[in-house]
Amino acid sequence: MNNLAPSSPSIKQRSRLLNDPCDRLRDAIVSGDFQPNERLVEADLSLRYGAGRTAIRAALATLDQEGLIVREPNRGARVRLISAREAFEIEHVRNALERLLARSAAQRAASDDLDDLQAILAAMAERLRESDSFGYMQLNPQLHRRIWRISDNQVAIKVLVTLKSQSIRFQYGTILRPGRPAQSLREHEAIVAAIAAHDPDACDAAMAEHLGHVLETLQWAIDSQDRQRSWSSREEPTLSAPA
Amino acid sequence: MNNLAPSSPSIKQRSRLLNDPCDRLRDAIVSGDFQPNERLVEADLSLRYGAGRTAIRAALATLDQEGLIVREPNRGARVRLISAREAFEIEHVRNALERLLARSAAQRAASDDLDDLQAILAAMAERLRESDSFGYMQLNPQLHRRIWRISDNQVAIKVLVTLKSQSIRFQYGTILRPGRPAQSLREHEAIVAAIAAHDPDACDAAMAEHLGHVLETLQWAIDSQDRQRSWSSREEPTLSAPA
DNA sequence: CTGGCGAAGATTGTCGACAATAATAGCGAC
DNA sequence: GTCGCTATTATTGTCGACAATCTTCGCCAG
Repeated sequence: MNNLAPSSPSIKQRSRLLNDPCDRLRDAIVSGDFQPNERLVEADLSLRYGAGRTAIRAALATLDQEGLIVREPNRGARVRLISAREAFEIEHVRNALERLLARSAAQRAASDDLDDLQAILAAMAERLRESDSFGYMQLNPQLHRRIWRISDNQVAIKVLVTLKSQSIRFQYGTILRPGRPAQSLREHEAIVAAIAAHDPDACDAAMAEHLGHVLETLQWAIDSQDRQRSWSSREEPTLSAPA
Repeated sequence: MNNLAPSSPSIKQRSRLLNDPCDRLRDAIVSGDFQPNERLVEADLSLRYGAGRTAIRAALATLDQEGLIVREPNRGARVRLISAREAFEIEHVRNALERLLARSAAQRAASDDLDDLQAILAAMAERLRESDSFGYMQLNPQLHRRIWRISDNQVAIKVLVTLKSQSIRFQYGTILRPGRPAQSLREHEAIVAAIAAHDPDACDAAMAEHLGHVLETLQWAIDSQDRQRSWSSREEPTLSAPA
């Protein structure tokens, strides 16, 4: 249940604190150490992480259930390539669940919670003033996770965490849209305001509006990348992570 | 990824489906062959299903990810006991996702889809006329699943299937409420009507109303069982399946 | 009689080896 | 030169055995 805590896996910090090959492999995949569709050979992973093949096998089973890899019988495991279409499906599910949690958060928020939310908002505004889009992007999930914590629906949170790790590859492109961070901040402020007012309906609406724009931005990012790719090669209608 | 498609045309799937200890164990758990909190000893399962301990271990890993069992390190696996609180959380998530899918279905439904839905509705009305509550209850998930198929959001469907298997234990009590089946049928008819009218907003609202009543009924069933249990024994505030 | 202490039993976690299967390379026929 | 077949190789799937750990039972002191 604690696997939703890490909030800054950006730097390649090989923390020896976590020896579980499952967590390490997961981090490696979501941070892009393995290319999409790359084969994951059990023996290699066993060597790489200094764990027995049994542990690697268990890790692969877990990651398969989480949707990060695909396993074909007798043909091994590959890191799963999320199609643009599936990214939209994921985003729609996220939309529905975040609205649910926003609603709950508006009903349950205490003053400590509101203080934290305001602090995160202030930090986001600061990053925006410094034109630090990357810093802003890192704060974004932090705010959402704080809202999740207020809502206190463990089931929904677990689903959201799993989905997030699957679609992380698409997260990078969405911040490049001109003017998006400023708009995003205003939307977040509206959400927090609705939580502070303990108004579930308004909070639901604010979150719906926010995520609707996220969906649009995702569409924009995918179109943008597709356009770029049409110069060099033509492949499946899927995306790879930006280098 | 095909493990949620009932129409998957895989050839050797049948022989595998019957032999795969993971599926068999899952069926055994959701159908109540194992009591909640009952220990699942690997050696026993290995004997029971004629599979090696390795396969059993893989199955346990999968079912742990699905939330049907809990595994404590060096202490083995137990079938997970879903608390009443968690049942509510699950139902809320289901609520959000079913509304999403209902919306999508209203936009995408073709005439074949509508025919199937009407056929299921007719069958439900028939069961109701015969006062066959159990038969009605069996048709219920069939209708919802058909709606899922129309919506065609594989990600949401997979989440819903997983959640369903977790909360199946609470399904039995909800049909015992007097007058509930008749009301349920009317709500289902409203949902299908909204789909037929290709009206996403109306469909969302109809589904929300339906699942709101399901939530109420779940509350009623839990209260009802709690009241019954206070006669005989005092235990944790959780529920077991009716014998 | 109760409560700690230690040994025996039961169960899980891990490793290595072998069998089963898919991918690949090599060879021969046309 | 290319196609098809076979042998080799690489990789996964499965099994048995052993070590690590937890649980239970029996024993003994107080």
